[in-house]
Amino acid sequence: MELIVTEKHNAARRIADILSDGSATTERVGSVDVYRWGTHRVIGLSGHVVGVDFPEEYAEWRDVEPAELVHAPVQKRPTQDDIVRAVKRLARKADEVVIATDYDREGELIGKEAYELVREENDDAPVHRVRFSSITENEVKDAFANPDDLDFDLAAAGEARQIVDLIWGAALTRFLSLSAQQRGEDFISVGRVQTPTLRLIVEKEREIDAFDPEDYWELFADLAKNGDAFEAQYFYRDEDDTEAERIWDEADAKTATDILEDESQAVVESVSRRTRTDDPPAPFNTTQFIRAAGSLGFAAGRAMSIAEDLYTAGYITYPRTDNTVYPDDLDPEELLETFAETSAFGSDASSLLEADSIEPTRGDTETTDHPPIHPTPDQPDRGDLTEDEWQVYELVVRRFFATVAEPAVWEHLRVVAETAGLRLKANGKRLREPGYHQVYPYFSTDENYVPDVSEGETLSIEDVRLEDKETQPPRRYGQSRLIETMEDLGIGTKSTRHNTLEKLYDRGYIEEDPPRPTRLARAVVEAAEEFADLIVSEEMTGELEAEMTAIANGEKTLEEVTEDSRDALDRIFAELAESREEIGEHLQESLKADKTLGPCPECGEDLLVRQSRQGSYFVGCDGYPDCRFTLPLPNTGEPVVLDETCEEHGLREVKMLAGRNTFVHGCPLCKAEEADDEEDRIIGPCPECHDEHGGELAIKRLRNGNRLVGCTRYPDCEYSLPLPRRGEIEITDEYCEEHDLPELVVHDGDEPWELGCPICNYEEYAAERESADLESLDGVGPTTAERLRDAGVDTVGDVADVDPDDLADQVKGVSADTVREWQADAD
DNA sequence: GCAAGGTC
Repeated sequence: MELIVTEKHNAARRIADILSDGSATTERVGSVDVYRWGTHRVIGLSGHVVGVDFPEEYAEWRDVEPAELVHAPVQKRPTQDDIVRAVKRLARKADEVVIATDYDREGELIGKEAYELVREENDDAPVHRVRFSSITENEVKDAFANPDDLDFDLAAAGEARQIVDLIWGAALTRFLSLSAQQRGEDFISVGRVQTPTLRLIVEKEREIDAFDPEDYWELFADLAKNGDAFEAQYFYRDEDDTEAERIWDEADAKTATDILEDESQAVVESVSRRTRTDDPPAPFNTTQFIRAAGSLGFAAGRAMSIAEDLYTAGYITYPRTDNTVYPDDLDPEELLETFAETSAFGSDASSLLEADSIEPTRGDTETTDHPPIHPTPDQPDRGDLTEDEWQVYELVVRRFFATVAEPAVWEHLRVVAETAGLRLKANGKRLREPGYHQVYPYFSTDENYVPDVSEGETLSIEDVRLEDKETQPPRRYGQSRLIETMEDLGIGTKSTRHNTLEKLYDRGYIEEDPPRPTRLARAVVEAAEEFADLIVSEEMTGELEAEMTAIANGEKTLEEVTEDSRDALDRIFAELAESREEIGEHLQESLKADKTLGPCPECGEDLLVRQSRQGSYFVGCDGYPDCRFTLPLPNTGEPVVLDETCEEHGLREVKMLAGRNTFVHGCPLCKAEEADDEEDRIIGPCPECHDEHGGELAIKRLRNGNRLVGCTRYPDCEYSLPLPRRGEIEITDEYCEEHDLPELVVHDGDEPWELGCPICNYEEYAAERESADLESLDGVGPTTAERLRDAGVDTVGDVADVDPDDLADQVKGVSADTVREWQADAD
C-alpha cells in the first residue's frame, strides 16, 4: 500500500482526486476520513499533530522556578490523537510513504513529524517527499513523478524555533505572572512575536502622549474664470526653498489674508500638465487581502475567518499565502471565461476578455507556499453566501480582475496664479482612462476640477478663507496597518499575525479598534525593555531567522542554536532575580490602574471594577470591607474603563464590550443617580397579577442603566419586558386591544421608531429570534450552518437549547466557547 | 494556565 500524507484535509481530497482521475472514494480510519483508490491511501493532517512541551513534572507553576524551565527537557507530544492514531495505523500497512505537506519550512517540519510517526510503526518502508506550490493537475502529477527526500536540516530549523519560543515564552510568562501574583486565566504573557507587536502599539501611544500640538493657518481663495470657480491655496517658499502651505505665525497669516482680500484679480503665472500611469495592484497575499478587507470594515480576524470559509467551500484558493505572483499554470484568460456568463461579474469579465493580451501584474514576493489568493472556477450564487461573505468574495474576484486589467491614466493640472506678491496654487486631477478602476471600485477615483486656463490669463478672486488648524498627533495603528508592519519587520507569519492581535485583546493588553494599550501593556513592555530587551525587540526574530537559515544550510546544529539561546536567557534570569519584587509591584499597580474609576464618594479610596463570584461585574470600593459602597454595571458585555472622566464625580466612564452590541455606559454613579431620579411611569395592568393583586406595569430605569417594563409589585411579581437602553420613550394615546397597553414610540436620533405595545413587541422579537437563521450568528457562514443543521440545529432558538460541549464534539470547527458566546448573544 | 506555528 502507498500512503500519501498531506498537511490538511482539503489538500488530501484534491490530491486524491487528481492522482486517481476522480475515482477515489472515502473510508474511515478511526474517526478520520481517508481517500483511497487501488492500493493508494491519502490522509490529511491538521497542521501540526504533535507539539513541544515540558514534561509533566514542570506543569505546576508554583513548584518550579521559572528559571528552571530554561534547562528543562522539551518533549514532543501528540496534540491531535485521532489523526496520530490513524497515521500510525496506516503506516503499519504501508510499503511506501509520500510526504506531500506544504512547500515551506513549517511544511517540512510537519512532514518530518509525520515521518517520525510512520517510523514508530514501520522501520523500512521508503519515505519520499514531494513538493508543489499549487494543487493543480500539472504540478501535482509532476511532483509525484519526481519524488525527492525530506530535508531534515530544514525541519530541524523549524524545531529549533519551536524550542526557543517555548522556553523563552513559558519561562518569562511564568516569571511575570508569578511576580505579580496573577493566578488563573489572567496570566501575564510575553513572547517573541506578541511582545514586539505590543511594543509597536505602546510606542505609538507614547508618541501620542508626548505630542504637543502646534497652531498653524492655511489660506484659501476661490479663483474663477468666467464664473467657473475652483479652489486655490496660498503657498510660499520656506527657508529650505521648499514649497510650504502652513503659515506658522498668526500675524503673518492675517497679513496675507488682508492683502488677498484687497485684491480682486490674480494672473496665471504657470500652467503645467502631466499624465500619470496608475498601475493595477498586485495579486493578493494574506496581508494585502486583510488590508483591502479592512477598508471595507472587516476586522482582520473576521476577514480571515470568512476567507477560510470561502476556501473550504471551494470558491477561493488557500487564503494563507505570502506569494504575490501567479503561478505559470494559472491561465487568467481561462479563469476569466468562467466568469463571463455570471450575472454578477459577466459584463466586467467580458470586457476584460476583449483586451489584445492578458498579462497579470506581479508583486515583489514570489514564494513556493501557495498561489496568491484568487477565485476558483467554482462560483457561488449570491444566495449561497451571507452578505459579508459575498462582500469578501466579490473583493477577491475583483482583485483578480484588477490584476489582469489595464492601467489607469490620470491627468494632472497644476495652476499657479499671482497677485500682489502672493502666489496661489491649484492641483487638478482627472481620470482620463479608468483602466482597472472600472472592475475594482475599492480605490478612490475622486477628481479635483480645475478649469483649463492659460498663462497670463486674469482670474477673479471670489472668496478668501483663512483656516486655523493645529498639528495632529501620530495616528494609532489600525489592525491592518499593524499586520503590514509586522510583515515588514518579519515578525509572525501569514497564518498567525491576525491571531496575535486577537491574543493581545484577550490578554487585556489592548482595547478598542484601532487598538489602544492598557496600563498593563505599558508595564509589561517597560519591564521587558528594562530586563529582557531581546523578547521585546523585533531583532529576536531576525536573529532566530539567521540561526534557522544556518541550520537549514547545515552550518549549525539544532543543539548549538538552542544552547546559545538558553545561555542568553540564563543571563536575563540572573538579572531578573534581584528585581522580582519591583517588577511585580509595578505590574500590580498597572493592573489596578486599568480597573480604577476614581474616588469613592463615601470614603475617598479608589472605586474599582470588580467581578462577583457569579461572574457579574460591578463597581466596588478598594476600602472594602471598611467601606461597602458599590454601584451596579449593565449585565451585558465586559467592562472597559475609558480615559474620559465625568466632571461631576471625577469618575472615569465605563464602556461595555459586547461584540456588535458594544456601548458606552458612562459614569456609573451618574447612571445610578439618574435612575433614582427617574419616576416610574405606569402604563397599564400587569398580565400576571393585576386581576388577583392589582399589580400594574410601569416603565422603569434601573440603577445599572437598564430600562424595562416591570410590575409595580416587584419583587413579589417578577414580570418584566426588555426596553431599549437609549432614547426617549413616548407613551402614545393609541392602545393595544389585546393587552390593554399604550403603543410606545422611541425617540433616538433623527427618526422616531414605533416600538408599539411592549408585550406584542417582545413576543414578535422572541419569535423572530427563535426562528432566526443560523447565519445571523457571529462567524457562522454557509459551511458551519450546514454542519450545524446536520447536527439537528436549525435555528438560533435551537442553539439556546443545546449543551455547548456536546455540540462542539459533533460539529467540526466549532468550540464549546463559541457555542456559549452564541447562547449569550441570543439572550 | 506558559510560545508560535500549523489547521477547523
